[in-house]
Amino acid sequence: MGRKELGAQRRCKILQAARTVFARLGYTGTSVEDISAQAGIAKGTLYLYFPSKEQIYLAAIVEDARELDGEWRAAIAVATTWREKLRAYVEARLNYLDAHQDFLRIFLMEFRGMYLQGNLLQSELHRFFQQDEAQMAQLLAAAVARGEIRDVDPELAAITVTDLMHGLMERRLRVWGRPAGPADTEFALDALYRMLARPISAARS
Amino acid sequence: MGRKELGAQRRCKILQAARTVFARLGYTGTSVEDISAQAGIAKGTLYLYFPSKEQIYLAAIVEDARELDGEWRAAIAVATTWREKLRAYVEARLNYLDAHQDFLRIFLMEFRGMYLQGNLLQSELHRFFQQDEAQMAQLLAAAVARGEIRDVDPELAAITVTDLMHGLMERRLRVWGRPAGPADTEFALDALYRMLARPISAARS
Amino acid sequence: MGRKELGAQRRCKILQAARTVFARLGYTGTSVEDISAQAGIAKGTLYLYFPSKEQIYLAAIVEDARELDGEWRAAIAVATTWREKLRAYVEARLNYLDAHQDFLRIFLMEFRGMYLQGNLLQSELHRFFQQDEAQMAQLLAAAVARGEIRDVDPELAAITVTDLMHGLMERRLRVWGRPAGPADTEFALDALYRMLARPISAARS
Amino acid sequence: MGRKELGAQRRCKILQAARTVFARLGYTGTSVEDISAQAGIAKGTLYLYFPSKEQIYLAAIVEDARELDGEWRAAIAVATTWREKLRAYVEARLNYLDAHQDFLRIFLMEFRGMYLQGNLLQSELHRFFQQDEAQMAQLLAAAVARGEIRDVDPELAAITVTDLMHGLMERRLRVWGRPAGPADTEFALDALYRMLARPISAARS
DNA sequence: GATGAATGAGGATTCATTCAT
DNA sequence: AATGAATGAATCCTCATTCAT
Repeated sequence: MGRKELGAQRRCKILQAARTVFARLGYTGTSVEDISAQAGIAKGTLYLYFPSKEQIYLAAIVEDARELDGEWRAAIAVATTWREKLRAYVEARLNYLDAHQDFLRIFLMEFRGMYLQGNLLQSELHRFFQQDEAQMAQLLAAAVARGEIRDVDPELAAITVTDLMHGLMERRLRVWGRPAGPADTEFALDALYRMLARPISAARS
Repeated sequence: MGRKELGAQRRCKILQAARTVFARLGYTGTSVEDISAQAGIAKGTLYLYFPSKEQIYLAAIVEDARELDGEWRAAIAVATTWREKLRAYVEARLNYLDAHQDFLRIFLMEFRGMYLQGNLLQSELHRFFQQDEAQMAQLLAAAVARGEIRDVDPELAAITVTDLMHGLMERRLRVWGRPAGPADTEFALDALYRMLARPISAARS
Repeated sequence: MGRKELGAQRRCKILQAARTVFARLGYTGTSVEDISAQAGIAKGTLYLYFPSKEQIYLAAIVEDARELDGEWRAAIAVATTWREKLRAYVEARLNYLDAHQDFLRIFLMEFRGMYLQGNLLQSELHRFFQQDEAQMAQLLAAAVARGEIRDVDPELAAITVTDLMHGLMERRLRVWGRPAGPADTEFALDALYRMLARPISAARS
Repeated sequence: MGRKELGAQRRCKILQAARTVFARLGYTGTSVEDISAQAGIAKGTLYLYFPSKEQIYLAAIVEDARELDGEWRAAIAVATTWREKLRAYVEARLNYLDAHQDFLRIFLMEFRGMYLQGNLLQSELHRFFQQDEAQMAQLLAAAVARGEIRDVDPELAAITVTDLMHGLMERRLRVWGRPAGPADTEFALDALYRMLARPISAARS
């Protein structure tokens, strides 16, 4: 194993540790020492791999986000009908959530907030979000074009899908209140189906 | 004007200043000095009205949340049909948002996140959230009972309404990306109508 | 009752309150507000009677010290033999201690310390201490002159008396450890008697 | 020189600096920055070695107290008669005082005061004090047993020794007033001898 | 490369004192 | 005279970052 791979491995270990503690303590509540302790390396070593705490945070988010991105595209690809595709999308995300609670906890907990502010997360993640919604919009546009769903604005519809998805994930992660169960998922999917389905009258006309 | 009123006024000024800077800089990014400067009073004076930075934050959120709570109940009361009620709800919130950007920015930016974590925001705001969703659920349950909308689980439906509402607000506040316009609102309302409407076939029978 | 007397009364109330809280919390541990609360007057009013917290402290000590001074002189005057005078001195102090625990607690707790430092307590209390020891020295010098006690340096002997007295008081006030009881007093007096008594051989000669 | 030794050295330097400034300014009068400046290190560095200002203070006292403890035991061991032992005790303390003025200034200035209050100085130093007096009591008990001194209560006698010792040290350190000289020491020792000596009449009988 | 001791700017909070009412 | 709200300097402590080993 070469130098580079060792470095990459170390880098990965850091990010994983970062996700764990950021998820538990939040960005501000986490100290660089927490991360290094969790990763089992010295504090100074972190700075050989990342220039700052903020960049660790960013990387921890972005690299997992990229992976999530790939996952659901693959899941959707095998689905055939639009309903199946939607279900695949939702289920892929929820599966991902179960496997990457830390990442999504950070994402939902803090990151969207920073998104509102405008300080960090300059370009990369923003582009990722846009692509994400764009993909969904494209999928819906195709369904519209094929007459499978009613004639909605694909962008707005994609946003609606995203909103419900976020709510679903949020409730599954939150500490207080009733957590989201399977019924929630089915309800959300059903809501989306009804929202997108061609009206029966239209079908008849 | 009595002493008490002066104190209340001062207290209010502090909270308003707090909302402004918390909205701009976030909880951790805001120093107590920032708040006092924005309020135009001395740092120590803050501590005559609030015991800690955290309590200022909490009060800034909770007191506005209570007001918001009242507003939409009033707005809904005058509406007659369920569609009007839903529209009233959404519009009340968006109007409130326009008038209280700071509050909602804080709320969406950080507060939901903390909600996920479980540290602060002990009981009060949690109760408020529950009541909020419970009210919407009740409204929907009534509509179901009257046969105005299809036979949905009122709780789950209320959650869906909330999710779309949050998305709407979030997009209107965010710095990057296309902000939500009137079309977004109409789309969300339409989506809710379709989701809740009694199926035509049922109407026919 | 004239203005002046009212003022004097108020002043006295403040000092009494000051002694109470200073004794309990120490100089630094006591806030001006504690004193005003204990005295039942407003914080600002204190500053009409004393220019600073330090001056309150000083006055609280000095005025009680002056009283103590008078007490033991009176007690000694009635005693006839040197042994009785010594006993009268010790007992006067211990009685005073029982009645003015607060004052002596402050005195033993902190004041001697400051004495070592040299910051506050500029002239007045120092003069008082000197007079105190000087009186005792004079008493002993007279006894020496009358041949009642052996030929000691009155100043040094007075110091010894003072040292034992302080130890006695300290142990009676302290929180931990065995508190001083009557046996301690008797032991100290006996020690002083032996220390000062004319040697038997000298008596014989 | 290993890491550990370097750390110990640094720790020692901090404590020495702490003693210097605490002795000059008292506990409350000393800021953490004062200590760090005196030690020639950064403020934050202190907190690598001690968790709080209070703990620095405690350590500065306790570690010197332990050393003092050892010194006088050694000094007493070589003395043979009880008079020599007493003299050794007193002289060891005074020698220590000359070499560790700072420590004893703190000790006499503030620490006894806190002892009266009961806040800090939890167990360790208290135990040290008790042992100290217990040792002296044991020494005196042995002398009583051997018939070298009169039949005194060893505990009370030990207390008397301690009281005179404290007075001696206090006067040597104090800023105002005549400082204690050699005559004071001799006087105190003589007083103790007389107090403890077997009465001549008793010897004769 | 790896380490972790050292740094010092920054932050929340307290409190003696002032002053308008 | 009396009040107590307002002030802001001062304090303890944290922690992201650097750098000598």
